[in-house]
Amino acid sequence: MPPARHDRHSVVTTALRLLDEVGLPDLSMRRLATELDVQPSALYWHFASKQELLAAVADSILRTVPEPDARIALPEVARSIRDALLACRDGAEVVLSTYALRLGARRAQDALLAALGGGDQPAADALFEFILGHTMLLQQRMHAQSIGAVAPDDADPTPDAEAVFTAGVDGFAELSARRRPS
Amino acid sequence: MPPARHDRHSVVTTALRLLDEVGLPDLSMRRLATELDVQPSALYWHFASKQELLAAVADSILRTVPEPDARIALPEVARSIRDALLACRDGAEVVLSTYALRLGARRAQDALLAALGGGDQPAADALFEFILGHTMLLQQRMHAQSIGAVAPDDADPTPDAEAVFTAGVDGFAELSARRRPS
DNA sequence: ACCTGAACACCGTTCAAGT
DNA sequence: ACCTGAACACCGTTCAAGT
Repeated sequence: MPPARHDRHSVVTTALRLLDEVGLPDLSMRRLATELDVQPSALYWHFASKQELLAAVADSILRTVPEPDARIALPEVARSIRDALLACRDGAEVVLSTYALRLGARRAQDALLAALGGGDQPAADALFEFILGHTMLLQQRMHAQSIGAVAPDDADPTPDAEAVFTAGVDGFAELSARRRPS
Repeated sequence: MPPARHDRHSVVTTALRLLDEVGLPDLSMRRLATELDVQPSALYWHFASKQELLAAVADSILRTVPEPDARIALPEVARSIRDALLACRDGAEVVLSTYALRLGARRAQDALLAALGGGDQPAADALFEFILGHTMLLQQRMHAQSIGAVAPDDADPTPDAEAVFTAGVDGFAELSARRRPS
């Protein structure tokens, strides 16, 4: 039997599925290679490093956020980014840790900028940073709870998270309204 | 010569210094043990896992944020948290990734809550999440730039970061003012 | 063009045993 | 109370060689 044949796209697709199954700490190049019926070294034909592979995975995670469109309301755009991150285990951490080589993150930021009216780049960036921080912390708590290693005074984090997210998005909507009075 | 003797405090102090020198990806239990003139297994007398050690380091990173005090203005508290994170290489990532076992993070959140007037827990949490996301992204870009692996259309990230941080803090100050009209 | 096979220099963690 | 020594089951990455 000849060895399996892959391209960047098939590797990323499998990596994304494996990430969702096992989480970021267990997503190793060796385990991914096994999943692809290939030797670990074969992955380095498609990607120069694990970091580069994870950046492509991050891009894929954000693929569902809409194109920049000023007609979409700010909270809706913010929610679509959060939901894209939540759709994959450790999604926020992957995007945060590969942000320096931004691919899909750029489009997410542009979508926020458009929803803010187009002029306030610092506000768009700050809102994106809030969404990432919020979602990473939420996924962190979700995982801690799933393995039972949770601080004793904490209840289920998911319900309160909605109030916190709304508070954050409202803060930026307020800011935007004051800076650009209609 | 008898083996070196340590306690939790001395281990954390050395870990914090080593983190600042080499960064989170190179902060291994083995390297830390070498720095302490001890075998790697000795660290497991003081900490049950690397995760638990990093949580103690995170606590130490946030040790400089002031006690909760309603007389301190919100931007000042926000800035003291950001500066505490920036004072150590990869500080934001360490705090974010060990947040589930929150130690020092709790006090930072309480300081924000007090500065907001005491009543708006969701707003305090959201602001803390913004500060963490913002600072992790900033440190990410700082590191990418230091090794020259930066997106070609990006200039030095540090100056703009101040505008983005101010935009974020202003957003929450606005929110707080509207919710609790004086 | 894409993969194998073997190697290099590492990891976190456990556990019996030492002092 | 705190550490050693040895082991277990892993890592990411490189590179000559295969097809």
